[in-house]
Amino acid sequence: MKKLPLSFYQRPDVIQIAKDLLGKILVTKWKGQISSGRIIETEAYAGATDNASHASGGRRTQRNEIMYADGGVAYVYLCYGIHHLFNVVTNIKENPHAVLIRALEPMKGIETMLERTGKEKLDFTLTKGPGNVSKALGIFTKHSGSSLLGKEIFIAGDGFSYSANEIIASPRIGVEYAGKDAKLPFRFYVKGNPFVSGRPNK
DNA sequence: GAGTAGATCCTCT
DNA sequence: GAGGATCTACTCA
Repeated sequence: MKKLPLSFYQRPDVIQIAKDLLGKILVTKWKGQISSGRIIETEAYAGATDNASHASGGRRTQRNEIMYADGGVAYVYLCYGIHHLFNVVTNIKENPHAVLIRALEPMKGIETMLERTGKEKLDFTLTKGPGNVSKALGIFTKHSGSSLLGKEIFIAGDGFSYSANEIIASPRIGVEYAGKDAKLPFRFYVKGNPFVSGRPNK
């Protein structure tokens, strides 16, 4: 298993990166507790030209400042006061592209994830949906800006990848307010995987 | 099984 | 002061 290099994140095509992230492994390691999962669902946010993005129209605030940094760091923020959403910042400085990690297939540290989420046994809701992903992995807003090549949090590949016909593109979720951009097929997921979020899972 | 409403708090205007 | 890159439970058919 090898960490993805900075060159993976700093490519200009956020759509391609979102697709390439499917099948990769997201790992967190705090206080000696390792938990990891294979990424099976992502969404691309294409910076200033994307109405659904926090950086739409070149908006720049304290919260989304991280999106303008060089690719290869985490952007974490709280939504609806409840859910922590974990994003991967891509592209280079001043280009606020990001990929939202929406769902994982649990691999290591499942017991730790169950403990964090207050569940007793493994079920499909453990890492289904962006709010649950960060909860299961123990990711909070204070981790925003962390390097994805660091010791505590990183993304790695183990040689596994999905073939093109296993990957489905669809409109994003929860962005109806973004007008026509809400219909862009910027969400990518693995066909038939029970951990894919949203309903229905076609 | 499908659709809808409520929770809940940080961030920006 | 208002709204949001969501989730869950509850209702109704």
